[in-house]
Amino acid sequence: MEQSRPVLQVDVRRPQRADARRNFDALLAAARDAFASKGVGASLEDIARQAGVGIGTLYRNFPARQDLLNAVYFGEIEELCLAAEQAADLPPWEALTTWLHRFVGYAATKRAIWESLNREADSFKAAREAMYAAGAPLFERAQEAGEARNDVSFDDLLRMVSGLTAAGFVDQAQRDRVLTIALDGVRAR
Amino acid sequence: MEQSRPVLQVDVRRPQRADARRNFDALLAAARDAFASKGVGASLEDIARQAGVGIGTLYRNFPARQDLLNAVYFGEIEELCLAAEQAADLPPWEALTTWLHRFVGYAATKRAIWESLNREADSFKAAREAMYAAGAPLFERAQEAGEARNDVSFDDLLRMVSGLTAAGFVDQAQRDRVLTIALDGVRAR
DNA sequence: ACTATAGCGGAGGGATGCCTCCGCTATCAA
DNA sequence: TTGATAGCGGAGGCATCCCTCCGCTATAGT
Repeated sequence: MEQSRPVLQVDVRRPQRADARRNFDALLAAARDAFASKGVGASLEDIARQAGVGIGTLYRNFPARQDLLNAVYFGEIEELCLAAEQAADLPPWEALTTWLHRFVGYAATKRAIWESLNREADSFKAAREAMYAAGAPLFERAQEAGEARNDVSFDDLLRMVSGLTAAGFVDQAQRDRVLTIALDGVRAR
Repeated sequence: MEQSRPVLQVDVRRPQRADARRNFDALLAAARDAFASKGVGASLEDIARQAGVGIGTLYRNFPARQDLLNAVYFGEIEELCLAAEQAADLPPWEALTTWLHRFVGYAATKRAIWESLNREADSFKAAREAMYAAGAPLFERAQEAGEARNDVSFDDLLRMVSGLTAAGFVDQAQRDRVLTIALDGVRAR
């Protein structure tokens, strides 16, 4: 009824044979870059070329564009959920902000993917839930410690940070500075 | 040497003849919608069709895609600069936030255009400067009145708001709520 | 080493978009 | 009203992308 092992399961199976696995990974890496730099509309043929494989190989692994998009996207989410677990050791407010900064860092160049996924798909819902399950405890802990406002929802917070993620900044330093400012608005006074 | 009359001048001339002017305006309106809903990659042929004119007419008025993009974009900026003047009558903090909310409102659906303009073009620089010239005084006034933090730059602020502009929100209410939270981080304490 | 076969790659057909070109039409000054 | 002409529109050539299909090749178990 319910998958339990990995946080997400979007069965895009990694092939068995060594050469196939190599190609699969190369495609994923190339797609990650291409989507980040050229948006969701990036040419699949370019991606295959970049990965050093034929277009046929791309289609064998990812029959539809969306499958490739999903694979990249869910991979990112997976890593982020992991980061939340690791942050849990820190004190409440620090744990929250650490994770959020990481959220921005990872997603900064990946904004394009979000766009296409704003449409409601069921697998997308699962990802969102995993995301929330990972981050919400950090936020609630900060609230309980009296460090975060109680009249702000985790959904508000995540969307705010998503926005900052998408914005164009001069450099990483400005991005972090601005995130910190915005987070000050969330801090209890 | 220096244009002085309108805030911006990106000489995309509006045609003289009545029918031509009608078409020009229809194209601009159709482009505004198309770019907003489908991104900068929207099909020019669709835009022409939507405007009820031939593709040839589109190209006569806007020889390159970028020309159309510019026309739409600079139109928006123009309106925003106007809004800043109107907000100047309000008390400092209110004037600033009023304008910023308007900024979000106008730009909310237009995020796609920003993307393509993040590349450095000289005319883009002019737009950015106009934008800053319009909004910065509101911010400085709020700072002088002790209502806004002094360790935040107007550039930081605008980029923060731009980000929130781009984020996907459930509804306008959430967007405003989140903007208010983020602005709390800018408020002097 | 051998061989069954999983996996490969890229040619090519179909679709779509970009942009040019030119014969036709609506506008407006006289 | 009429004529000069600014402006129209869409056919069509070119480029690009998507995706399928199938003969070839590398892998891995024996």
